[in-house]
Amino acid sequence: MNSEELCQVYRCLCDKTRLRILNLLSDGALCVCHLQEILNETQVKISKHLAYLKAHGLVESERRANWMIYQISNKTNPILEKNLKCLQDLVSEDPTFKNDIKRLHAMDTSAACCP
Amino acid sequence: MNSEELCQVYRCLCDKTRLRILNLLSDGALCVCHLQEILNETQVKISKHLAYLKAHGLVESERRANWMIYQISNKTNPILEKNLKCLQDLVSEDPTFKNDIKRLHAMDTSAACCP
DNA sequence: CAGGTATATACTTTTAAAGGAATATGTAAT
DNA sequence: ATTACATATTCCTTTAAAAGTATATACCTG
Repeated sequence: MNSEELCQVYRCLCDKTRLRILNLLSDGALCVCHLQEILNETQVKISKHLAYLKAHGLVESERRANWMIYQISNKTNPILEKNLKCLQDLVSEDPTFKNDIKRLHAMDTSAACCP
Repeated sequence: MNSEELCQVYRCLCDKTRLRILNLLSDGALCVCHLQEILNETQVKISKHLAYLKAHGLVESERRANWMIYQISNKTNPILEKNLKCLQDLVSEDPTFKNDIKRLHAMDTSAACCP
């Protein structure tokens, strides 16, 4: 990884909505509608942030019928990995991250879109 | 640290000039003129990026006669610390960072501004 | 094919920040 | 007090990206 790519990873990380998304995806793959529900944000907003993350290689997506399932990219990226670990350390400190995970675990996973 | 502060740290890290500055300061305190010389950038540019880093608590400054000496903040910041370590891992991979450090070590440290 | 659902894209407005030019501030030396 | 030097700040222009509204696309079902 070079300095330009490194900056780009940080640009991906410097938005709260994207951090929340990455925090949730660290727990496992999710569809757009579930992210939307947990974060309580509009579909457009979630979709655009996912597109941004995907465009820069941090997440991958796969269609399942009507739904798009997003997950953290499989390509190894040391910077991303280390920062996702940092995020997980912060979950207990920050109410937003903490609550997101709580809502994720409380979520009904019997829907067709659930991986 | 909460999610807002975390985003702000990443915002500080997502500019190449600032990463180069932080990389150099990881090696020890430096004055503006030396950063300017090593990075081969204008005084205003360096000065403004340092102001940005200082405004967000990543670096501290101290005046020594005509010179301002900057260093990585003493306040412990786990996210910053971990990312500075990542940066150091990348130094050998990225030509810009590598060359900056090379120029730093080749620099004449007998000047009055040298800490 | 028509209609519904999930998601993406295009267009627009607003905001943060980058970079340059000019100028201001603070310190030292004479 | 004046000058020189190092650094900071202000003003301006440009660019990236965030967010909203509207619309388009993709897939499924009947």
